[in-house]
Amino acid sequence: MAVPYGAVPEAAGSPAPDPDIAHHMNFADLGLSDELLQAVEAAGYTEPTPIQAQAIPQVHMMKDLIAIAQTGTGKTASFVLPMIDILAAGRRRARMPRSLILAPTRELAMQVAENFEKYGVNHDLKMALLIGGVQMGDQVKALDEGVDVLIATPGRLMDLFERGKILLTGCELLVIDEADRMLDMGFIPDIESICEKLPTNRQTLLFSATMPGPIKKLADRFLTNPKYIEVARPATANINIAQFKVKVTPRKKREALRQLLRTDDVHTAIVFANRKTTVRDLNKSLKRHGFATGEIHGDMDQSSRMAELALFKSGEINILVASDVAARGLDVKGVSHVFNFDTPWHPDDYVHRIGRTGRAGAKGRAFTFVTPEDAEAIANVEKLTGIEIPVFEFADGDGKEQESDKAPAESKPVADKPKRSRSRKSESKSDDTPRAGERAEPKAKAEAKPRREARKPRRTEPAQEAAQPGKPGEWNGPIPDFLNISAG
DNA sequence: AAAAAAG
Repeated sequence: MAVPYGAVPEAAGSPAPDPDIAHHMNFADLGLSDELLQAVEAAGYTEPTPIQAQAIPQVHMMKDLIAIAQTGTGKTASFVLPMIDILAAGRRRARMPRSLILAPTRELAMQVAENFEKYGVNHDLKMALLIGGVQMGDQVKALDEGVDVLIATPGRLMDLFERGKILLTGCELLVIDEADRMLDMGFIPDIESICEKLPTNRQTLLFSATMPGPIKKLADRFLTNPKYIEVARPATANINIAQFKVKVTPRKKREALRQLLRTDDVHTAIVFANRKTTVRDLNKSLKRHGFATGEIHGDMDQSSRMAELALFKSGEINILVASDVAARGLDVKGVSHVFNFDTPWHPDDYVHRIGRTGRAGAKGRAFTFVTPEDAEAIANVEKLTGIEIPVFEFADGDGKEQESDKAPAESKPVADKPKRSRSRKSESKSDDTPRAGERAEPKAKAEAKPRREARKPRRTEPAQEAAQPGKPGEWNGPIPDFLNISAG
């Protein structure tokens, strides 16, 4: 039986909501208005996820709520939907927003805003998206005209407040999204100060993937008699994600990545690196090698971040090289692969990163490059997830990458390749410089879009069978033959 | 060890 999206195979120790209840429920059973139901249907949804089934009625009843849920569980709709109905029953006033949603990153705030637009099409509601990195003018204008909902990152909200552009005294509904991430990012003092500016007579919803002490304290202080619901477990419990470790030396990482990108039927991939500089360099490198890539990290200006994300979502590029700004919550449909170019330092980040794939019931693969220095970090990941990740070894040594790099044949005549005459110096950092034939290709568009051709890499079938990891994830696809089974 | 968020 298929596990319902967002449900938990074994919800150890939690008050285990009967999955059948959520499973057979319909959005119409949740007390949403007809206009809202139409919008939900138009968006293509029929059945609420477990978090939606549990949270929506509570929010409707104006209860405070603590929800333990990962992104990708339908969490956003679980507060956006009932909020729309609540807000529909009132009138907006200039500079006095009626509700506020706080999110830790600009991208997450934008995603919430997109949800509001999608589900609010049949309502006359105004929103303002208050995030940094963009001009204040439009935001101030929207505030002056009056908004029903404010969607904000803490920094810009505080900034505008201090400039006297916002009154929060009319804000009777507050949502704190990704509270644990807010904690990680040092936003708790800001959150506290914002909470104090809101009327005490209000409804507060707090969403968090985990409940560390400071978040508990925050909830005790600012929520009143909250309902507590808990649904999803970490993304590792997602049986749709097949996980692999790839043992590789630092200087072979890029080559290993390129080979995987070419041969593992990669449709859409996010490649995570630990440092912004690595993200930049890796993106440039992949572009030079003809891949359709983009990058996203916090040193980019906001318009570039948005542009890259738009390219990725539209499919113009199918590989996004990212820092951990994209690790959490980012919801892009159809990401087939996550590559951890660097093993993340914190095991939590691993869980969030790989959770970008295997979404909405789709199958996904997560490859994590592990160098000898990463031994401790990956051990922590396995300790946290309780899963021993199958390990493979990148068959390096010869560096003859072109052998597994044939498509498209005409654009890369092997015979035309000059002897590699570059100095060892240019080679020394990593085996990254493209062959002369590759470099000559302008943009190498043909190769850059392997998925357009639904490229099926040739695979040597029977020999692969032994390499099938039986777990986790019940994934039975063959693994690329340049990876060797490693003893560990 | 990094990254994120106000500028």
